Amino acid sequence: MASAGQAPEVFAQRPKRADARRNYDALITAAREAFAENGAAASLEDVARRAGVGIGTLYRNFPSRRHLFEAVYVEEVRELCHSAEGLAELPPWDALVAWLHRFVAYVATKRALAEQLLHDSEIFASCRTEIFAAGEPLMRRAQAAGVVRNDIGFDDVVRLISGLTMAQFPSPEQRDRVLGVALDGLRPPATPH
Amino acid sequence: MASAGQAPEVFAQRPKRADARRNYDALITAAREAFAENGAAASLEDVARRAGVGIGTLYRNFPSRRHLFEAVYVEEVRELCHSAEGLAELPPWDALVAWLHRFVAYVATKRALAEQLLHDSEIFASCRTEIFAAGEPLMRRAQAAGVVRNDIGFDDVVRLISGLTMAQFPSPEQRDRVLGVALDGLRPPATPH
DNA sequence: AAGCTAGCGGAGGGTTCCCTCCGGATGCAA
DNA sequence: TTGCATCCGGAGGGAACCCTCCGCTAGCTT
Repeated sequence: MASAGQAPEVFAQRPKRADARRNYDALITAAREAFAENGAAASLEDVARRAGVGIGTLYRNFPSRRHLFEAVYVEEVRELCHSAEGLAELPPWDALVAWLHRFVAYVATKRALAEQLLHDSEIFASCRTEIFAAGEPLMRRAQAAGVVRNDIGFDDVVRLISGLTMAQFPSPEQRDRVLGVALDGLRPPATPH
Repeated sequence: MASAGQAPEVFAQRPKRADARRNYDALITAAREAFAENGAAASLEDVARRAGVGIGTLYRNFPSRRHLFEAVYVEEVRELCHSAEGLAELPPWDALVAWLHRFVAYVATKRALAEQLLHDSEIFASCRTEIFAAGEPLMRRAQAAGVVRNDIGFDDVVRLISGLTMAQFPSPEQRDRVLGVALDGLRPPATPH
């Protein structure tokens, strides 16, 4: 995954010269901050300022606002998916829960971005694929072990959890409590009536 | 509730002349549409255009964007809370579920608004109070009847449900399925392990 | 070390939106 | 019906932002 060629053409072209590379990364970091802070409507000139580069440099790397959105978003998804790797060693339920917790942390800051990309974007679709590739096996394993109900799919879980975290919580405690309630809903019905 | 004096000073001043009143209502309706369509950044001039009034009229009624936000939001909350009235006759669980379904429908379009108002607004707080007044009794009754677990509060439920619906669902079927999962999480544990 | 070229910065024209202001129109009371 | 207080509409100045363009800087190669 560290090798360059394998990624989809999402990162249209990563610059090659050292300084260009630095600027590219600084821009993504700055954009992530700015979007988290001011929402998706954050000024691009502000992003460039935060990154310490000229506005021209921003536009050379990301021809439109959307390109920048997508680059930030893809970066985040990549990290999330990468984090699913070590989890296969845990028991099925624990593995799923652990990953969903990370998922929560991931979505929390991405509200504004997701809102923009939801409408139409193949990048969004391909990230979805990546997320499914990372999380769905955990879910299937849990279902096979009988610790998750069988009448729902992984996409249902994604909606449940991602939606859940779009609400802002006053405290991490409450967030975890509510997440716990949602997770209880995933368990198979103990007493079929 | 139809009488004027009872409302908090949220609706700072409802205009008195007939034509002014018409415009006021048209503006709120237009704003609701525009915000649902283009997000919270919708152009106020566009709102005025949709309402068929001049931009000056908009600004006279709502001195700032936020005032308009709040007016729209308050209107929605009022409708939602009002709808909780007939439900006391249903069985506890059914009443709660029915109201939460309405809640879902209510929040679905309010994403953009809520995002804006979350940061700091006493209007938001007072609406919260109203919502609690409408929904909390339903929840307590369900808990007293033993059909909802006792280790959570009504605010947990609000977060769970409202967050849930901020995710966009491709079909109402999936939305209801996921809502069903969440609601299952509310039930008391059937078999303590 | 020197040259070539990828990459940099930011001035500036164009667009969109915000909000004020005031002459004219209109509902309402007498 | 008449008079007036209220309300309307939209022109227009100001601000923010978008994005392009081009003269200059500084990595990389040989």
